[in-house]
Amino acid sequence: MKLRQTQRHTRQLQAVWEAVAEGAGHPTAEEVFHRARQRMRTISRGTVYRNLQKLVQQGRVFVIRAPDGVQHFDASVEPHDHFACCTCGCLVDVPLARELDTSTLESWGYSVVGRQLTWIGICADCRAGDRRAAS
Amino acid sequence: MKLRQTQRHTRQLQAVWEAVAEGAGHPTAEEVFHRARQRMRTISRGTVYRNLQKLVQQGRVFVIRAPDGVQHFDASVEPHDHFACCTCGCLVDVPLARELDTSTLESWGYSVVGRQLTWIGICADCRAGDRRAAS
DNA sequence: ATACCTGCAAACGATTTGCAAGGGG
DNA sequence: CCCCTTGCAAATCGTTTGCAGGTAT
Repeated sequence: MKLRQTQRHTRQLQAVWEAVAEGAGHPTAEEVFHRARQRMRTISRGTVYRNLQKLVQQGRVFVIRAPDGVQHFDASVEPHDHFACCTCGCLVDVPLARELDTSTLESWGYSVVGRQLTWIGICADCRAGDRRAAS
Repeated sequence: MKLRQTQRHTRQLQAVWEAVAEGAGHPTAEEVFHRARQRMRTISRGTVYRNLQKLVQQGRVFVIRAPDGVQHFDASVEPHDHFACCTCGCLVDVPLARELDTSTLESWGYSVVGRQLTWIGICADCRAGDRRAAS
């Protein structure tokens, strides 16, 4: 019953890590796959998914669920919240809302490990450009 | 360009609504399907999904995404946050965290429609009963 | 009557997994 | 060398959708 086996450092893992970390934004697995392919054109989708999982387990990458249920990956280190635009679907970092109170939860016997706060609304670009929302 | 067509009140819609509203908890579509089947054994999965969508659009039901990406349906009226146990996967209502500040977002030109806050941790039951987490 | 709805089953998109070959440590 | 890791493709899983017949209004 070994608790964790040694992590091998493969070229694929490196490519996936770089793909997540590059640029801003929060790529989906599919986007990570395409970015990683630019670095290594033989890497497969399955390997990207497997390595993303590893990075998440190691805490090197965070996962956020967009409102549509798709995973987005986030290499930011600093804790922060997110804003999801319900018009264009973009997902952006926003500063962490003020520290939230967990004492009620703890008094119930719950142990809080983290939280996920996503604001929902319309982003500045959509408000500026799109007036054709409800047609 | 009609904005909304007349909503028909079918036996199926009624069954789905009752299935979501009954009991506590936040049923998944699959659970709603099973509950609805007890009321009407011919109702189909597709119809359940379609009617859940309608209830959500009407604002009679809310959707929450569990951390695993699966939709859960919530007939509560009062706004509240959620707690997802990463051990047993349960999803429970918790009181709304104190009002959060949206002024920064608004100063960026974002229009905030809502938010979704999910605490992640270990629920009281799991803490009490399970010591076999990391084995 | 006429749209909207339903049941069924096939289609879908995201993610996972089994397998045999490949490659880090 | 051993066994973790890969590429490939098929399998899952939740959810959506096309179609032909059914049913509220």
